[in-house]
Amino acid sequence: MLRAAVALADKTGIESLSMRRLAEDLGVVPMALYKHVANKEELLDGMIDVVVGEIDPPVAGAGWKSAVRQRILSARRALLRHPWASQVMESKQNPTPVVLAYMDTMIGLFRAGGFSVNLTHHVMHTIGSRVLGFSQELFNDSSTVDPEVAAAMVRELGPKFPNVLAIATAASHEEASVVGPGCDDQYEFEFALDLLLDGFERLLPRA
Amino acid sequence: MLRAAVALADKTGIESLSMRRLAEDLGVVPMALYKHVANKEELLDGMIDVVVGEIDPPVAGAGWKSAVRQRILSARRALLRHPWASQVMESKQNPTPVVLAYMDTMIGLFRAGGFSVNLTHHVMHTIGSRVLGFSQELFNDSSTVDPEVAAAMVRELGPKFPNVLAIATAASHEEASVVGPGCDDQYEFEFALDLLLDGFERLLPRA
DNA sequence: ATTGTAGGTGTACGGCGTACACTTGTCAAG
DNA sequence: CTTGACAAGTGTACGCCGTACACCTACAAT
Repeated sequence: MLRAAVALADKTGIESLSMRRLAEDLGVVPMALYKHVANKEELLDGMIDVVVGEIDPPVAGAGWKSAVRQRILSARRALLRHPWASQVMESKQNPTPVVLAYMDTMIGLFRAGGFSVNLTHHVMHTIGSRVLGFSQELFNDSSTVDPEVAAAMVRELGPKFPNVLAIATAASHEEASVVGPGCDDQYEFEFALDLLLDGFERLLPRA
Repeated sequence: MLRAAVALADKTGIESLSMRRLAEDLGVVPMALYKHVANKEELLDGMIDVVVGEIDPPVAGAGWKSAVRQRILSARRALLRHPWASQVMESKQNPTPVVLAYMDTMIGLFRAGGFSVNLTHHVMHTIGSRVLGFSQELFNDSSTVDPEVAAAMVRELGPKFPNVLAIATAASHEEASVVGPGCDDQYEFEFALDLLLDGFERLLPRA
């Protein structure tokens, strides 16, 4: 049932995942679902656990930096397979045991790398949601290559938001015709992640 | 009406802000609201704009680092006054013009500080949601000082999540009886912000 | 005096989560 | 073989939600 819910959310989007739709998808009456979950929130928790379960375990024998990096990038891959997941995670206040276990091993990687308890605490706060592979973008640059829409956006944004426009048109790294090729989310994610990891490294007491 | 909606969300929480409740609060019939907003989403957009409007303009004459820092901390203060706002912002995909204007001046601060267009782009992605003053915590350490609940948590978490427990009990910076005083969110926010700003500074070409 | 318009009203629809009482299929203990 | 517990599915109903649509009202500009 959790698998079905995940598949349904993958296919039709989280906003159209209702208990009724899921039940229909399973060929069952809505109330039947409540024999397996107490309520919709518990269903969502279970779905998150499925996604988190897809994250690779930490690689053994690597340094903390590489181990953390690889694990986070694996989390990101899982999240890209289930685009609804980050939004659902954001909306939760208390982590499930599965998420807690993920956090626990991530903390363990830092501790093993020589970070004190307190420093690890700060560092975990600093990576924030990125630890689970998503970066909480406030806006969506990477979209619409449609040149007509792009031109309209330039006309609209240009006068009032010149700085936003500059970034939007330069967007990626190449030259842009009207609007760049959008921005490379993966590049941006790794850029930020590496900046953070480098920053963390500098906080480590020299051994 | 936007003010009333903001006040209502402040008081009763965003989850209980419905068009019907807001209408009742205004002494008006639900459908009357639709003469002022096209739909609920537009209402939420307007509410966000109110919050973003509370953010102080950038201070003049400061270096980029201090200007960015102060502005972001001002944004954070606005968000702390309206705890629902971050959640609503997260759930939006397209920024309103007001948010875009905020971004635009923030980008301007970096540009004036000597950041290239591309570097500014990366840097904006890296601060991510923090630019608006919230940090997207996946879990809520700073809660429940109730020692009974705390003890129960220790009993439950201890065996399975020793690393999480270590951080939770050390929590802040002082010695902890059973569970620390919770963590100082403001400290964590500034810690992360400063780590990022320092990281950005290092990316700047030496002048 | 007319009329356009901004704003408020009333009714109604389809969707949602889920409480509660019920049936059914399965299978181990007597 | 019977029985009865229990897990799983059913059907009905309630209260809430956002909002479409037709209507009304008061007032400002012509």
